[in-house]
Amino acid sequence: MSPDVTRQSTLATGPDPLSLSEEEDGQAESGPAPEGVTNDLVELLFFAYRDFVGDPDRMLAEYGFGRAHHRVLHFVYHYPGLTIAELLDILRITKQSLNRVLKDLIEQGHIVQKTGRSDRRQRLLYCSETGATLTAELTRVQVRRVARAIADPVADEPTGARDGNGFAAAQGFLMAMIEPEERAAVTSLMARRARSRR
Amino acid sequence: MSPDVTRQSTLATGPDPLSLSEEEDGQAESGPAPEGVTNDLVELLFFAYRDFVGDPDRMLAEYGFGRAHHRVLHFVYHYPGLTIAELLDILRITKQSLNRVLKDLIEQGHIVQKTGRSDRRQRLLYCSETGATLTAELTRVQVRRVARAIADPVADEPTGARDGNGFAAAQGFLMAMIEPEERAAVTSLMARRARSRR
DNA sequence: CAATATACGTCAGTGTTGTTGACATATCTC
DNA sequence: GAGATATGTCAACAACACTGACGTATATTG
Repeated sequence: MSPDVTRQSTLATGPDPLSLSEEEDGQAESGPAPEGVTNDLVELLFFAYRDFVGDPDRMLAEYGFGRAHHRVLHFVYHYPGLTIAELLDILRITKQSLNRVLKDLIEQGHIVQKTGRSDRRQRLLYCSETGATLTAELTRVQVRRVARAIADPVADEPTGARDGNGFAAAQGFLMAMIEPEERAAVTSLMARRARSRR
Repeated sequence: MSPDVTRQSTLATGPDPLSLSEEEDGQAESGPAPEGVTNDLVELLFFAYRDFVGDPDRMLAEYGFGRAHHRVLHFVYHYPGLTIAELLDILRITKQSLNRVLKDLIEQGHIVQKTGRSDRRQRLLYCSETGATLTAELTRVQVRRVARAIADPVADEPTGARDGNGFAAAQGFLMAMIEPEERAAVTSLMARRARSRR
Protein backbone atom coordinates (compact mmCIF):
# COMPACT_ATOMS: atom_id res chain seq x y z
CA MET A 1 0.00 0.00 0.00
CA SER A 2 1.15 3.50 -0.60
CA PRO A 3 0.95 4.66 3.07
CA ASP A 4 3.81 2.24 3.65
CA VAL A 5 6.07 4.86 2.16
CA THR A 6 7.89 6.95 4.70
CA ARG A 7 8.82 9.89 2.54
CA GLN A 8 12.52 9.59 2.91
CA SER A 9 14.56 12.40 1.46
CA THR A 10 16.38 10.66 -1.35
CA LEU A 11 13.43 8.55 -2.32
CA ALA A 12 11.04 9.54 -5.05
CA THR A 13 8.16 7.45 -3.92
CA GLY A 14 5.20 9.67 -4.67
CA PRO A 15 2.13 8.22 -6.30
CA ASP A 16 3.21 7.76 -9.90
CA PRO A 17 5.52 10.78 -9.98
CA LEU A 18 5.32 13.41 -12.69
CA SER A 19 3.89 10.85 -15.08
CA LEU A 20 2.47 13.12 -17.68
CA SER A 21 1.92 16.49 -16.01
CA GLU A 22 -0.45 17.89 -18.59
CA GLU A 23 1.54 16.29 -21.36
CA GLU A 24 1.16 17.70 -24.84
CA ASP A 25 -2.05 16.12 -25.98
CA GLY A 26 -1.36 16.87 -29.61
CA GLN A 27 -4.44 18.81 -30.67
CA ALA A 28 -6.84 16.28 -29.25
CA GLU A 29 -9.97 18.26 -29.87
CA SER A 30 -12.08 16.12 -27.57
CA GLY A 31 -10.29 17.12 -24.43
CA PRO A 32 -6.83 16.35 -23.11
CA ALA A 33 -5.76 12.81 -22.53
CA PRO A 34 -6.28 11.80 -18.91
CA GLU A 35 -2.78 11.30 -17.65
CA GLY A 36 -3.17 7.83 -16.27
CA VAL A 37 -4.86 6.32 -19.27
CA THR A 38 -1.92 6.82 -21.57
CA ASN A 39 0.36 5.26 -19.00
CA ASP A 40 -1.98 2.32 -18.98
CA LEU A 41 -1.68 2.01 -22.73
CA VAL A 42 2.09 1.96 -22.48
CA GLU A 43 1.92 -0.96 -20.10
CA LEU A 44 -0.87 -2.70 -21.96
CA LEU A 45 1.30 -2.60 -25.04
CA PHE A 46 4.00 -4.38 -23.10
CA PHE A 47 1.68 -7.08 -21.79
CA ALA A 48 -0.16 -7.45 -25.08
CA TYR A 49 3.03 -7.86 -27.05
CA ARG A 50 4.36 -10.34 -24.55
CA ASP A 51 1.35 -12.60 -24.99
CA PHE A 52 1.19 -11.90 -28.70
CA VAL A 53 4.63 -13.43 -29.24
CA GLY A 54 4.19 -15.98 -26.47
CA ASP A 55 2.21 -18.51 -28.48
CA PRO A 56 4.62 -18.65 -31.43
CA ASP A 57 7.55 -18.71 -29.05
CA ARG A 58 6.27 -21.87 -27.40
CA MET A 59 5.43 -23.52 -30.70
CA LEU A 60 8.81 -22.73 -32.22
CA ALA A 61 10.64 -23.97 -29.15
CA GLU A 62 9.52 -27.49 -30.01
CA TYR A 63 11.39 -27.22 -33.28
CA GLY A 64 14.43 -25.75 -31.60
CA PHE A 65 13.73 -22.39 -33.15
CA GLY A 66 13.40 -19.00 -31.52
CA ARG A 67 11.76 -15.69 -32.13
CA ALA A 68 14.33 -14.67 -34.71
CA HIS A 69 13.48 -17.72 -36.76
CA HIS A 70 9.82 -16.83 -36.49
CA ARG A 71 10.33 -13.35 -37.85
CA VAL A 72 12.24 -14.66 -40.84
CA LEU A 73 9.67 -17.34 -41.53
CA HIS A 74 6.85 -14.86 -41.19
CA PHE A 75 8.10 -12.34 -43.69
CA VAL A 76 9.38 -14.89 -46.18
CA TYR A 77 6.06 -16.69 -45.99
CA HIS A 78 3.98 -13.59 -46.45
CA TYR A 79 6.25 -11.94 -49.00
CA PRO A 80 7.64 -14.75 -51.12
CA GLY A 81 10.59 -13.76 -53.24
CA LEU A 82 12.00 -11.38 -50.65
CA THR A 83 15.69 -10.61 -51.08
CA ILE A 84 18.22 -10.65 -48.29
CA ALA A 85 18.57 -6.89 -48.43
CA GLU A 86 14.83 -6.38 -48.16
CA LEU A 87 14.61 -8.75 -45.24
CA LEU A 88 17.46 -6.97 -43.50
CA ASP A 89 15.67 -3.68 -43.96
CA ILE A 90 12.47 -5.08 -42.52
CA LEU A 91 14.04 -6.77 -39.53
CA ARG A 92 16.64 -4.09 -38.86
CA ILE A 93 19.33 -6.52 -37.88
CA THR A 94 22.80 -7.16 -39.26
CA LYS A 95 23.34 -9.62 -42.03
CA GLN A 96 25.42 -11.73 -39.66
CA SER A 97 22.49 -12.06 -37.29
CA LEU A 98 20.13 -12.84 -40.11
CA ASN A 99 22.47 -15.36 -41.64
CA ARG A 100 22.71 -17.40 -38.51
CA VAL A 101 19.00 -18.06 -38.26
CA LEU A 102 18.51 -18.17 -42.01
CA LYS A 103 21.12 -20.88 -42.26
CA ASP A 104 19.22 -22.96 -39.71
CA LEU A 105 16.00 -22.60 -41.67
CA ILE A 106 17.62 -23.42 -44.99
CA GLU A 107 19.48 -26.43 -43.62
CA GLN A 108 16.28 -27.79 -42.17
CA GLY A 109 14.53 -27.24 -45.46
CA HIS A 110 11.98 -24.70 -44.35
CA ILE A 111 13.29 -21.96 -46.59
CA VAL A 112 14.81 -22.22 -50.05
CA GLN A 113 16.82 -19.73 -52.05
CA LYS A 114 16.47 -19.00 -55.71
CA THR A 115 18.96 -16.99 -57.69
CA GLY A 116 17.37 -13.78 -58.91
CA ARG A 117 16.44 -13.66 -62.54
CA SER A 118 17.12 -10.06 -63.43
CA ASP A 119 19.94 -9.77 -60.90
CA ARG A 120 21.77 -13.02 -60.36
CA ARG A 121 23.46 -11.66 -57.24
CA GLN A 122 20.21 -11.71 -55.36
CA ARG A 123 18.97 -14.72 -53.43
CA LEU A 124 15.19 -14.71 -53.48
CA LEU A 125 13.71 -16.38 -50.45
CA TYR A 126 10.77 -18.73 -50.43
CA CYS A 127 9.19 -21.08 -47.95
CA SER A 128 9.24 -24.76 -48.75
CA GLU A 129 6.14 -26.84 -48.22
CA THR A 130 7.15 -27.67 -44.66
CA GLY A 131 8.13 -24.08 -43.95
CA ALA A 132 4.79 -22.88 -45.26
CA THR A 133 2.90 -25.38 -43.17
CA LEU A 134 4.79 -24.44 -40.07
CA THR A 135 4.44 -20.72 -40.62
CA ALA A 136 0.77 -21.00 -41.46
CA GLU A 137 0.28 -22.57 -38.07
CA LEU A 138 2.13 -19.76 -36.35
CA THR A 139 0.21 -17.16 -38.29
CA ARG A 140 -3.05 -18.85 -37.45
CA VAL A 141 -2.70 -18.42 -33.72
CA GLN A 142 -1.55 -14.83 -34.02
CA VAL A 143 -4.29 -13.88 -36.44
CA ARG A 144 -6.82 -15.56 -34.22
CA ARG A 145 -5.70 -13.55 -31.22
CA VAL A 146 -5.82 -10.27 -33.11
CA ALA A 147 -9.14 -11.05 -34.79
CA ARG A 148 -10.70 -11.87 -31.45
CA ALA A 149 -9.31 -8.75 -29.85
CA ILE A 150 -10.90 -6.70 -32.61
CA ALA A 151 -14.20 -8.55 -32.48
CA ASP A 152 -14.48 -8.68 -28.70
CA PRO A 153 -12.56 -5.80 -27.15
CA VAL A 154 -12.51 -5.80 -23.36
CA ALA A 155 -14.75 -3.16 -21.89
CA ASP A 156 -12.92 -0.80 -19.59
CA GLU A 157 -14.17 -0.02 -16.16
CA PRO A 158 -10.93 0.52 -14.24
CA THR A 159 -10.26 3.97 -15.59
CA GLY A 160 -13.91 4.75 -15.90
CA ALA A 161 -12.96 7.49 -18.32
CA ARG A 162 -15.57 7.50 -21.03
CA ASP A 163 -13.78 9.27 -23.81
CA GLY A 164 -15.22 9.27 -27.25
CA ASN A 165 -11.71 9.28 -28.73
CA GLY A 166 -9.60 6.25 -29.30
CA PHE A 167 -8.40 5.72 -25.76
CA ALA A 168 -11.14 3.36 -24.73
CA ALA A 169 -10.93 1.52 -28.04
CA ALA A 170 -7.17 1.10 -27.87
CA GLN A 171 -7.38 0.01 -24.27
CA GLY A 172 -10.07 -2.52 -25.06
CA PHE A 173 -8.12 -3.87 -27.98
CA LEU A 174 -4.85 -4.21 -26.11
CA MET A 175 -6.50 -5.73 -23.06
CA ALA A 176 -8.23 -8.26 -25.29
CA MET A 177 -4.84 -9.15 -26.76
CA ILE A 178 -3.71 -10.25 -23.32
CA GLU A 179 -4.16 -13.83 -22.25
CA PRO A 180 -7.60 -13.98 -20.58
CA GLU A 181 -6.32 -15.55 -17.36
CA GLU A 182 -3.83 -12.76 -16.96
CA ARG A 183 -6.18 -9.86 -17.49
CA ALA A 184 -7.30 -9.76 -13.90
CA ALA A 185 -3.72 -9.44 -12.72
CA VAL A 186 -3.02 -6.64 -15.17
CA THR A 187 -6.20 -4.85 -14.25
CA SER A 188 -5.52 -5.03 -10.55
CA LEU A 189 -1.97 -3.88 -11.08
CA MET A 190 -3.06 -0.79 -12.96
CA ALA A 191 -5.79 -0.17 -10.45
CA ARG A 192 -3.02 0.04 -7.91
CA ARG A 193 -1.55 2.99 -9.75
CA ALA A 194 -4.92 4.63 -10.16
CA ARG A 195 -5.47 4.19 -6.44
CA SER A 196 -2.18 5.76 -5.45
CA ARG A 197 -2.95 8.72 -7.68
CA ARG A 198 -5.97 9.79 -5.67
CA MET B 1 6.56 -9.35 -58.43
CA SER B 2 4.57 -12.49 -58.02
CA PRO B 3 4.80 -13.64 -61.66
CA ASP B 4 8.52 -14.06 -60.99
CA VAL B 5 7.58 -17.27 -59.23
CA THR B 6 8.00 -20.34 -61.35
CA ARG B 7 5.79 -22.71 -59.44
CA GLN B 8 8.41 -25.22 -58.55
CA SER B 9 7.17 -28.37 -56.96
CA THR B 10 8.64 -28.13 -53.49
CA LEU B 11 8.15 -24.40 -53.22
CA ALA B 12 5.14 -22.89 -51.56
CA THR B 13 5.31 -19.53 -53.20
CA GLY B 14 1.67 -18.72 -53.75
CA PRO B 15 0.38 -15.28 -52.99
CA ASP B 16 0.28 -15.22 -49.21
CA PRO B 17 -0.64 -18.88 -48.83
CA LEU B 18 -3.49 -20.09 -46.65
CA SER B 19 -3.21 -17.01 -44.47
CA LEU B 20 -6.56 -17.06 -42.84
CA SER B 21 -8.88 -19.08 -45.03
CA GLU B 22 -12.15 -17.88 -43.53
CA GLU B 23 -10.60 -17.83 -40.08
CA GLU B 24 -12.93 -17.98 -37.13
CA ASP B 25 -14.08 -14.41 -36.76
CA GLY B 26 -15.39 -14.99 -33.26
CA GLN B 27 -18.97 -13.79 -33.44
CA ALA B 28 -18.09 -10.58 -35.24
CA GLU B 29 -21.60 -9.51 -35.95
CA SER B 30 -20.53 -6.89 -38.46
CA GLY B 31 -19.21 -9.31 -41.03
CA PRO B 32 -16.14 -11.52 -41.10
CA ALA B 33 -12.68 -10.03 -40.91
CA PRO B 34 -11.16 -9.54 -44.34
CA GLU B 35 -8.28 -11.96 -44.36
CA GLY B 36 -5.52 -9.56 -45.32
CA VAL B 37 -6.36 -6.89 -42.80
CA THR B 38 -5.68 -9.06 -39.80
CA ASN B 39 -2.37 -10.09 -41.28
CA ASP B 40 -1.57 -6.43 -41.61
CA LEU B 41 -2.35 -5.90 -37.96
CA VAL B 42 0.03 -8.69 -37.00
CA GLU B 43 2.83 -6.99 -38.86
CA LEU B 44 1.86 -3.51 -37.75
CA LEU B 45 2.12 -4.72 -34.20
CA PHE B 46 5.66 -5.85 -34.91
CA PHE B 47 6.67 -2.54 -36.47
CA ALA B 48 4.82 -0.45 -33.92
CA TYR B 49 6.40 -2.24 -31.00
CA ARG B 50 9.82 -1.95 -32.57
CA ASP B 51 9.55 1.81 -32.78
CA PHE B 52 7.77 2.01 -29.46
CA VAL B 53 10.77 0.57 -27.64
CA GLY B 54 13.26 2.20 -29.99
CA ASP B 55 13.29 5.61 -28.36
CA PRO B 56 13.92 4.35 -24.83
CA ASP B 57 16.49 1.88 -26.12
CA ARG B 58 18.55 4.68 -27.61
CA MET B 59 18.22 6.87 -24.53
CA LEU B 60 19.18 4.07 -22.17
CA ALA B 61 22.16 3.10 -24.29
CA GLU B 62 23.81 6.37 -23.31
CA TYR B 63 23.70 5.27 -19.70
CA GLY B 64 24.98 1.83 -20.56
CA PHE B 65 21.58 0.34 -19.82
CA GLY B 66 19.40 -1.87 -21.96
CA ARG B 67 15.80 -2.77 -22.39
CA ALA B 68 15.77 -4.97 -19.34
CA HIS B 69 16.86 -2.04 -17.20
CA HIS B 70 14.09 0.02 -18.72
CA ARG B 71 11.42 -2.46 -17.81
CA VAL B 72 12.59 -2.58 -14.21
CA LEU B 73 12.81 1.19 -13.96
CA HIS B 74 9.41 1.59 -15.51
CA PHE B 75 7.52 -0.64 -13.14
CA VAL B 76 9.38 0.43 -10.04
CA TYR B 77 8.78 4.04 -10.98
CA HIS B 78 5.09 3.61 -11.65
CA TYR B 79 4.45 1.20 -8.80
CA PRO B 80 6.68 2.32 -5.95
CA GLY B 81 7.06 -0.23 -3.21
CA LEU B 82 6.96 -3.20 -5.54
CA THR B 83 8.45 -6.37 -4.12
CA ILE B 84 10.89 -8.61 -5.94
CA ALA B 85 8.28 -11.32 -6.26
CA GLU B 86 5.73 -8.93 -7.73
CA LEU B 87 8.26 -7.61 -10.20
CA LEU B 88 9.21 -11.13 -11.22
CA ASP B 89 5.56 -11.91 -11.82
CA ILE B 90 5.14 -8.82 -13.97
CA LEU B 91 8.25 -9.29 -16.05
CA ARG B 92 8.04 -13.06 -16.25
CA ILE B 93 11.76 -13.59 -15.97
CA THR B 94 13.86 -15.54 -13.51
CA LYS B 95 15.17 -13.93 -10.38
CA GLN B 96 18.71 -14.42 -11.68
CA SER B 97 17.91 -12.39 -14.75
CA LEU B 98 16.22 -9.71 -12.71
CA ASN B 99 19.00 -9.58 -10.20
CA ARG B 100 21.60 -8.85 -12.81
CA VAL B 101 19.95 -5.68 -14.05
CA LEU B 102 18.58 -4.73 -10.66
CA LYS B 103 22.06 -4.84 -9.21
CA ASP B 104 23.24 -2.41 -11.88
CA LEU B 105 20.43 -0.01 -11.11
CA ILE B 106 20.97 -0.19 -7.35
CA GLU B 107 24.73 0.23 -7.62
CA GLN B 108 24.27 3.28 -9.75
CA GLY B 109 21.79 4.68 -7.28
CA HIS B 110 18.73 4.71 -9.50
CA ILE B 111 16.80 2.26 -7.40
CA VAL B 112 16.82 1.77 -3.64
CA GLN B 113 15.57 -1.08 -1.51
CA LYS B 114 13.68 -0.80 1.73
CA THR B 115 13.06 -3.69 4.07
CA GLY B 116 9.37 -4.47 4.24
CA ARG B 117 7.57 -3.37 7.38
CA SER B 118 5.03 -6.10 7.83
CA ASP B 119 7.30 -8.72 6.30
CA ARG B 120 10.95 -8.03 6.84
CA ARG B 121 11.93 -10.60 4.22
CA GLN B 122 10.62 -8.42 1.46
CA ARG B 123 12.71 -5.79 -0.29
CA LEU B 124 10.44 -2.98 -1.39
CA LEU B 125 11.74 -1.21 -4.46
CA TYR B 126 11.70 2.54 -5.04
CA CYS B 127 13.24 4.89 -7.52
CA SER B 128 15.75 7.41 -6.20
CA GLU B 129 15.59 10.99 -7.35
CA THR B 130 17.91 10.28 -10.26
CA GLY B 131 16.09 7.10 -11.15
CA ALA B 132 12.78 8.94 -11.14
CA THR B 133 14.15 11.72 -13.32
CA LEU B 134 15.58 9.26 -15.80
CA THR B 135 12.46 7.14 -15.92
CA ALA B 136 10.19 10.15 -16.24
CA GLU B 137 12.12 11.08 -19.36
CA LEU B 138 11.69 7.61 -20.80
CA THR B 139 8.03 7.58 -19.95
CA ARG B 140 7.59 11.00 -21.52
CA VAL B 141 8.66 9.91 -24.99
CA GLN B 142 6.61 6.74 -24.86
CA VAL B 143 3.51 8.48 -23.60
CA ARG B 144 3.94 11.15 -26.24
CA ARG B 145 4.07 8.55 -29.00
CA VAL B 146 0.98 6.76 -27.73
CA ALA B 147 -0.95 9.96 -27.09
CA ARG B 148 -0.23 11.18 -30.59
CA ALA B 149 -1.20 7.86 -32.11
CA ILE B 150 -4.52 8.08 -30.33
CA ALA B 151 -5.09 11.71 -31.19
CA ASP B 152 -3.97 11.46 -34.82
CA PRO B 153 -4.45 7.92 -36.09
CA VAL B 154 -3.25 7.33 -39.62
CA ALA B 155 -6.09 7.02 -42.09
CA ASP B 156 -6.01 3.77 -44.01
CA GLU B 157 -6.26 3.67 -47.73
CA PRO B 158 -4.08 0.66 -48.58
CA THR B 159 -6.63 -1.94 -47.62
CA GLY B 160 -9.51 0.23 -48.64
CA ALA B 161 -11.69 -1.90 -46.43
CA ARG B 162 -14.15 0.40 -44.76
CA ASP B 163 -15.27 -1.63 -41.81
CA GLY B 164 -17.19 -0.04 -39.03
CA ASN B 165 -15.57 -2.40 -36.53
CA GLY B 166 -12.25 -1.88 -34.89
CA PHE B 167 -10.04 -2.92 -37.77
CA ALA B 168 -9.60 0.49 -39.25
CA ALA B 169 -9.17 2.03 -35.81
CA ALA B 170 -6.56 -0.48 -34.74
CA GLN B 171 -4.74 -0.15 -38.02
CA GLY B 172 -4.73 3.63 -37.76
CA PHE B 173 -3.48 3.50 -34.21
CA LEU B 174 -0.69 1.03 -34.89
CA MET B 175 0.40 2.80 -38.05
CA ALA B 176 0.53 6.07 -36.13
CA MET B 177 2.75 4.38 -33.56
CA ILE B 178 5.32 3.76 -36.26
CA GLU B 179 8.01 6.30 -36.91
CA PRO B 180 6.59 8.70 -39.54
CA GLU B 181 9.52 8.32 -41.93
CA GLU B 182 9.07 4.57 -41.93
CA ARG B 183 5.37 4.47 -42.58
CA ALA B 184 5.74 4.70 -46.33
CA ALA B 185 8.02 1.67 -46.36
CA VAL B 186 5.60 -0.32 -44.23
CA THR B 187 2.65 0.70 -46.35
CA SER B 188 4.36 -0.23 -49.59
CA LEU B 189 5.46 -3.53 -48.13
CA MET B 190 1.95 -4.47 -47.15
CA ALA B 191 0.62 -3.23 -50.47
CA ARG B 192 2.92 -5.81 -52.01
CA ARG B 193 1.05 -8.56 -50.24
CA ALA B 194 -2.31 -7.09 -51.16
CA ARG B 195 -1.17 -6.94 -54.76
CA SER B 196 -0.04 -10.55 -54.88
CA ARG B 197 -3.38 -11.63 -53.45
CA ARG B 198 -5.39 -10.41 -56.46
C1' DC C 1 10.37 -24.12 20.13
C1' DA C 2 11.56 -26.87 16.22
C1' DA C 3 10.43 -27.79 11.57
C1' DT C 4 9.16 -26.10 7.41
C1' DA C 5 8.03 -22.67 4.09
C1' DT C 6 8.90 -18.31 1.94
C1' DA C 7 11.55 -14.17 0.08
C1' DC C 8 15.55 -13.06 -1.60
C1' DG C 9 20.58 -13.36 -3.12
C1' DT C 10 24.30 -15.58 -5.57
C1' DC C 11 27.57 -18.68 -8.14
C1' DA C 12 28.28 -21.16 -12.32
C1' DG C 13 27.23 -22.61 -16.79
C1' DT C 14 24.59 -22.25 -21.17
C1' DG C 15 21.83 -20.61 -25.29
C1' DT C 16 19.69 -17.15 -28.34
C1' DT C 17 20.07 -13.09 -30.52
C1' DG C 18 21.98 -9.02 -31.26
C1' DT C 19 26.56 -6.28 -32.26
C1' DT C 20 31.32 -4.83 -34.70
C1' DG C 21 35.13 -5.60 -37.82
C1' DA C 22 37.32 -7.81 -41.45
C1' DC C 23 37.41 -10.20 -45.55
C1' DA C 24 35.86 -13.16 -49.74
C1' DT C 25 33.08 -14.04 -53.92
C1' DA C 26 29.89 -13.36 -57.46
C1' DT C 27 27.66 -10.20 -60.34
C1' DC C 28 26.19 -5.80 -62.14
C1' DT C 29 27.18 -1.12 -63.96
C1' DC C 30 29.80 2.24 -66.12
C1' DG D 1 38.48 -3.48 -66.63
C1' DA D 2 37.29 -0.64 -62.38
C1' DG D 3 34.30 -0.02 -58.97
C1' DA D 4 29.89 -0.64 -56.77
C1' DT D 5 26.55 -3.96 -55.02
C1' DA D 6 24.53 -8.40 -52.99
C1' DT D 7 25.63 -11.86 -50.36
C1' DG D 8 28.37 -15.14 -47.31
C1' DT D 9 31.54 -16.03 -43.52
C1' DC D 10 34.94 -16.01 -39.61
C1' DA D 11 35.83 -14.30 -35.08
C1' DA D 12 34.96 -11.91 -30.96
C1' DC D 13 31.83 -9.88 -27.88
C1' DA D 14 27.60 -8.16 -25.20
C1' DA D 15 22.80 -8.24 -23.51
C1' DC D 16 19.52 -10.97 -21.70
C1' DA D 17 17.28 -14.91 -21.06
C1' DC D 18 17.61 -19.88 -18.96
C1' DT D 19 18.74 -23.98 -15.57
C1' DG D 20 20.51 -25.92 -11.36
C1' DA D 21 22.32 -25.56 -6.95
C1' DC D 22 23.01 -23.47 -2.70
C1' DG D 23 22.83 -19.96 1.23
C1' DT D 24 20.55 -16.68 4.48
C1' DA D 25 17.02 -14.22 6.73
C1' DT D 26 12.46 -14.21 8.25
C1' DA D 27 7.73 -16.00 8.77
C1' DT D 28 4.50 -19.55 9.79
C1' DT D 29 2.95 -23.58 11.78
C1' DG D 30 2.48 -27.83 14.41
